[in-house]
Amino acid sequence: MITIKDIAKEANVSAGTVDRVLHNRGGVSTETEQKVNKILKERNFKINLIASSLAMKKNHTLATLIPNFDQQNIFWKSPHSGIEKGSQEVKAYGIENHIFTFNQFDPNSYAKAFRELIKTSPDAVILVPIFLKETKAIIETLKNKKIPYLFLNINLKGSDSLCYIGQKSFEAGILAGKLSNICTTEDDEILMVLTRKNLFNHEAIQDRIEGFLDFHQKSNSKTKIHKLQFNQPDEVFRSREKINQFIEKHPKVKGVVVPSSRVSVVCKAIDKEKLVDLRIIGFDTTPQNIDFLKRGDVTFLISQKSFNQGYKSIITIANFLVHKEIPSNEIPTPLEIITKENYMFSHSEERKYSIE
Amino acid sequence: MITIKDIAKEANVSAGTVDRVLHNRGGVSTETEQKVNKILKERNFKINLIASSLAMKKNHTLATLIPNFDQQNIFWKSPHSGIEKGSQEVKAYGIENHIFTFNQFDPNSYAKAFRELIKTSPDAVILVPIFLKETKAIIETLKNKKIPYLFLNINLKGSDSLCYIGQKSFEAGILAGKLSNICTTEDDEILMVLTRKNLFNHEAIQDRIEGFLDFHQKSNSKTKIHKLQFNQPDEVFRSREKINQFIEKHPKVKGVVVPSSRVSVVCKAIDKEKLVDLRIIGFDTTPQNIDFLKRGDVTFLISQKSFNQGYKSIITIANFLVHKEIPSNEIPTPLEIITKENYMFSHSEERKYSIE
DNA sequence: TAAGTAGGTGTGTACGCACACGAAATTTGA
DNA sequence: TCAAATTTCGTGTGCGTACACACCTACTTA
Repeated sequence: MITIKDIAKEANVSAGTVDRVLHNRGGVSTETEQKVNKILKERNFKINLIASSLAMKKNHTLATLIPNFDQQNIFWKSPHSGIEKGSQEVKAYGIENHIFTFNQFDPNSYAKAFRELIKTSPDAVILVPIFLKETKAIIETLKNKKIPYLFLNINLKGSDSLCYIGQKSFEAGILAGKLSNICTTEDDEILMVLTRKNLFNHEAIQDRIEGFLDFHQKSNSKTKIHKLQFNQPDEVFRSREKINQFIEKHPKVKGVVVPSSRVSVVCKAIDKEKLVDLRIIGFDTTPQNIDFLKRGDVTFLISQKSFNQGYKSIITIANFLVHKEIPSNEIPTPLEIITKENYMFSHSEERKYSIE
Repeated sequence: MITIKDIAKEANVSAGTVDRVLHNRGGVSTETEQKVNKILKERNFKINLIASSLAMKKNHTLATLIPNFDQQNIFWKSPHSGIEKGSQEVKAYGIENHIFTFNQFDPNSYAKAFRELIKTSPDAVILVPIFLKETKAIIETLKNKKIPYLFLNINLKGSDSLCYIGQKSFEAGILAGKLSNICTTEDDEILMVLTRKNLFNHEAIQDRIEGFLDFHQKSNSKTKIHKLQFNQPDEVFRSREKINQFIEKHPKVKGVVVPSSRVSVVCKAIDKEKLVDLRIIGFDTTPQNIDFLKRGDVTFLISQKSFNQGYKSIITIANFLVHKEIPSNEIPTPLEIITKENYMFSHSEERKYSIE
């Protein structure tokens, strides 16, 4: 391994000078700079990240603004875990992360959580920008204080965030379209179960719906697509005659697509004997969804690997702060197709981490 | 962040003593040890991996024995890249990896490459144990020299390798069964295209076939499964009348499964107008396979993420050497389902690395 | 012309933290 | 009381970073 000292010796300068050249910190004559650069290249010198990190230790503070989770709304648990894991890893780099949570249905709690967050004067912020209006104010504050921020899971185009880490929802919808197309024939019909004005990220869900329809349109399939709307996710179960009657009336419906993460609720609502004949496609690997996948009721789940999203957010921000590594504007999460046969090989990192 | 010094100060001992307690290196009185341990626990002390690595620098040597790749046999390129990436990352930890390649069809080149490898007296070895007899001799040598080794991509049960990193082939076959089942109806028939005594890991391919058949048997599907054998992968294309005639004779064949990584060859052999009606399932995301996926000829590819396998091998071995972290006996790679709609979101790390 | 100054260029070194070895201090046993 | 054994301490090491300071040249001013 070649060290700065080796380079310095060869160039007849001190280690400090090599360091200045490496970081373009100025104060080096063009002649010396060229000489050093030449040797750096010849020897293929790479900064030792370990030593660099140790030396750079500066105690950065991160802050994360993310919805809380409970039994009913477990979706946010995965990103939480990923963030936890990432935080653990970067601790050694002198980076401390604080999580501030809010109620995903309450804009006030969002604003309030941010007020708490900003008191800690973090060096960078990870945001799940659920509420548009409040987010604009938040971004304004961050901009004034020159605090870089990153969007997690939900994107807000037009703002100059450091980067967006999340799923491409439209493309996820296209994939759902493809899968529904594959697991039905042309004569079959497909039912899409919607929840009006969904809980939080209704934009993402809208994008999925559009992607789904886009696929069916572009592929010239003659498959008829029905839509069934509910006002509340729990209404699907409460008034389950609605969906069961619909299926009885439309015996050609063989595929069901649920663009939200609540496919488990839909499965619960549909009569068991009807489930057998249906191919059901949903999103997100919540424990409830996985349950119905295991039973064979759900055929495909499209996962956005939210654990990885959380994890990656921390790592990305950390690399930005410590190594000034500027991330690409958008880091799309893989669209993982999960079935009963492969779910146990997915999310192994998440499981491993949860057990510990 | 709590440092060893903090602990030492609080316990009224020196940093050295704390270090001895941390690593159970002995030479500490029971009393002091308990006192230090108590404070370690209270303060939830975690070793700073960065500083630890820097201090531990020991210059380990790794060696990797893996088949070479070329245009015809590009399968091994991905693990190569993953290994390269991993090697880069661990270089800072004073770990140097050397790759020794061999011809995957020639046992002698395998043995010869190993003889070269062992001359470098590595501290650990990554093996792709293609040839049984030669591998047994290799393992014997490694055991005598007490060099730990890890199997990559191909497993050899019964040997006491540190760990196996690769796909569960039987389960991959089951998944292929499920996918073929989903994208055909009960009246359809499925064709499996085999290559007799496949190139290298015919065991893995045999497992896939068995998994595939197992799924169809257990699911009580009445779908008829045909098998078509070729002696050489290139024979599929050379004598392509064989496969085309077969499809003409069996118009009910709607699904094609290729358990090797050569689904592209099969696609090339089948007449274009016939391809339209077929749902084709293959394994591994070689560039050729991806081409046919993009065109829409291949419906599903089951990926074993061989880039990640290579990468993980290095990281696992490195953690074992540096941090004495003993890996679990088997690290299965996710069974990724790749379609035209999601392939661009997969393997992003591999692509990112290849570009650089 | 000598003294003074500013700017550019380069050096030396403390620091971050854990690790490990030689040396010192203390205890034990004879 | 002395030697041996046990316990503990002090310090150099790994490598890059960044700051204080030293040095040199060129130019200004008395």
